[in-house]
Amino acid sequence: MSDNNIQNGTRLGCRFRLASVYILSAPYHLDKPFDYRIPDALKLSAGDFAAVPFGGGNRPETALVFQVRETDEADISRYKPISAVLPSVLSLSDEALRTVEFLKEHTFCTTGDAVRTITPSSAFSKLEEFLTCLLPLPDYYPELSAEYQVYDFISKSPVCTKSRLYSVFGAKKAGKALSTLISEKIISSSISVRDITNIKYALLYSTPLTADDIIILAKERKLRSVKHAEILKYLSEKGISEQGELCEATGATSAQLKTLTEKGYITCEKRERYRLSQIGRREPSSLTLNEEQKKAADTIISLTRCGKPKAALLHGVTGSGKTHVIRAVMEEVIKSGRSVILLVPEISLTPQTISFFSASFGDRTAVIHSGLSAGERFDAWRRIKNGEVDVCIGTRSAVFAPFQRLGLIVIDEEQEHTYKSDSSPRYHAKEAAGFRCGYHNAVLLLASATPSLESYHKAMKGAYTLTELKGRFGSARIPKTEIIDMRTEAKEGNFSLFSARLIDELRDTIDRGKQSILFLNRRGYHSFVSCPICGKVFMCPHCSVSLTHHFSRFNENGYLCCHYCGYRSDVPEKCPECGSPKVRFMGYGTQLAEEQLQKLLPDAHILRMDADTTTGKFSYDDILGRFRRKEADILLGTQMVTKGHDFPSVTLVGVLSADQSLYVDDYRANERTFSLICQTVGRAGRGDEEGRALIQCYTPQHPVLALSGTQDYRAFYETEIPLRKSLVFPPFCDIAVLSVTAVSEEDAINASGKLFEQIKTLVGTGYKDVGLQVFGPFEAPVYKLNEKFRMRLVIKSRNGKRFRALFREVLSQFGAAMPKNVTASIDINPSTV
DNA sequence: AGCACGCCGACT
DNA sequence: GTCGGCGTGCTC
Repeated sequence: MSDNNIQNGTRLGCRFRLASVYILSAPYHLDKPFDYRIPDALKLSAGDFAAVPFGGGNRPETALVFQVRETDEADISRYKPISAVLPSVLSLSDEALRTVEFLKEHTFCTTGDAVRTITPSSAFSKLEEFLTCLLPLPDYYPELSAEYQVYDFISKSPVCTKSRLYSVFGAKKAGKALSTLISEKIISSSISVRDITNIKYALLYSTPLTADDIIILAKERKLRSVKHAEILKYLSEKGISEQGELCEATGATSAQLKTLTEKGYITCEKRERYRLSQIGRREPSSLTLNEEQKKAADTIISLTRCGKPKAALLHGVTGSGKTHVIRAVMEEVIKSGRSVILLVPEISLTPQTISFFSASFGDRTAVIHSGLSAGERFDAWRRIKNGEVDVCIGTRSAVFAPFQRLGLIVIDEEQEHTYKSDSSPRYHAKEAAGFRCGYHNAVLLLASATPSLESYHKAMKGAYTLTELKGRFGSARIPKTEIIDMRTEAKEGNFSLFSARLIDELRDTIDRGKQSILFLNRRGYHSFVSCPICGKVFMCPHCSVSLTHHFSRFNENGYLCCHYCGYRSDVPEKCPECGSPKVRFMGYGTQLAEEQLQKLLPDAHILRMDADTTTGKFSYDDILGRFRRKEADILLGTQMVTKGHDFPSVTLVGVLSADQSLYVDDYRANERTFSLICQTVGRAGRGDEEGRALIQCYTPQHPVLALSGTQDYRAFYETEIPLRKSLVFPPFCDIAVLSVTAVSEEDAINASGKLFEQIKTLVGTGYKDVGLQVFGPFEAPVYKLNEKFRMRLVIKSRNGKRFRALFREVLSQFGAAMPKNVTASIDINPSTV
């Protein structure tokens, strides 16, 4: 009877434990806490994952437990019980739980999204529901009824999962019969967790026998086969041997090993094994820092010792040896017993950086990148969590490496946009790193030759400690730079992508047995429009970014559009500046360049490197390797050719069309161009011979081109920052892009209009204190994608607590009010527009 | 998002 | 009469 009392909730004063959980698969508006009763037998605490029955159908769901508490509420039946606890390897630490909160707060993502980002999420495979018969089937179910068939099937299967049953009988038929049988307590269902960890074990064999023992055994004819004797002999000499090695060395089969184990002649030990990707061998580190480097390293090291969260910006010109400073700081932090995360923009683009660091820190290094299999990723994560690693090198998501004692997070080439995620959760690794450093009282070290304006601005204001390396390492010097006006070439009848001057220099470089790198920034599908004669580029009158050409159903020339304020105009018939009757759509790629170049220099060996030629797993290394071995004279490619390579025999670099990245639909165009050209120019003259750089463009008067040629970052910063300030762009505001996606064009337009009204209403009522500017709604740069229409609003504001509260409100109102096929998402300071 | 409950047309 | 269509509404 007491059972019934509990079920009816009438027994008073009964204390029981409750768990507040988030369902990992819940959509945004369902992403709130749900309370479950914890069965007495279960051990459960905050940070664990659990299987719970959810919804009317009680379908099993994985949930994150974020709070456990006791209660003596009367009505216990209000709560469903937790079904099972997932393996504790996955459990989140206190810090990880806070990181989940941080991501939710800053990126408007769900708990599930955040959890999947900071854990090796492949380990969360599906839960299974097992069915068992409790009672015999009552005879009021006729023989051919669905209930009879379902019962029959379950009773005859040794184990029966719900999905198996559904696949045999169909979900509808089986579902209905099953729920009847379950409600009558004839069948019971239990949720169970499959072994999701997939931990691999190494089998280590050894033998207590000595060589003499084996001879005696053989004489006593206790050993049936020669093989057995061989295995024992091998083991007694070797001591311990892993199964794979043992089999290979002796030709043993697992059956033979089993027999020997059963007889007690050998013993087998099971040890956790990690799936490792290649790790460099530790090399004796013999490096001496020069004066400037030592000073920089000392400054940063002193920050790591102060016991408070700190941030530093290491600004060093290309070739100044930033990596050596970074390594010196890392070594100090590791010596003090704390761990280091080193973020790089893209593993494949920085093979030299990776091998430099993994060689320095040996097998206590983990490398995390997108090429890892799910198992390798999981193992790397566990090695870090188990404290078997001091250094984790990786791309964006490695910022969440589960170190217990973190001392330093380094972000190399911190201005790179790959640190910003462009799918949910849309976090920036820099912000996540800042959060973690705050938790651990660790140091955030940003390194770059061309820091982002935001970071340098913070350094100028004193929020970051600024350390600078002004000289090139060793004997190398900054290359001599020349800007070439392609309009002059056009006037002289040269319409190719290559100026006569560049071709001459290339030929000369080949003749001297040296190499060249050519960089062409072909970016995306957006193209801008310019006048071929005077070089005028059509800009947005309000935002000072170039207008993007869009195709249109209604106008064969299409139209021009600004991605920040929505300004639109027709494509002009003739140039408003010089009256030239032609305008041209800019944008050509590396393929065309390669063809033209081969015609101009028929004898040159050209290697092309871009997204198309580096599809294979090793093709990137392959191309670089061939270039390094001097199998080619010229390396021609996109941004890939500009990243951190060190080719001593490269003496010439050419930027084919510097304008192409200068006039893009992005307020960061100047910054990106400056950075790209600096990096490209920095590839030349890394050996003994002085380097040369040629920058081709149509608008040589643009100040950014001259500044990047001399690598004068400070001067660039001083000219760019007033521009940002006057037009109100970051770092003087934050830009939020709200996107609405719908299958029907009408829905998208209506919904974006409603969204605009919603924001206006909220700002007029409860959020009067949030200052913001809303642009739109207008069509997204790619209006139709995957059969869905996309509208957007652009908001300029300050990304503060109240701002985020406002948009959380907007999103949940929207989610409740809108039809299901319309979705809204928000991206703060997106990396691309 | 799923999934159940619920109220109207074309089939055994 | 019933199977099943997908419209609303809830999920501890």
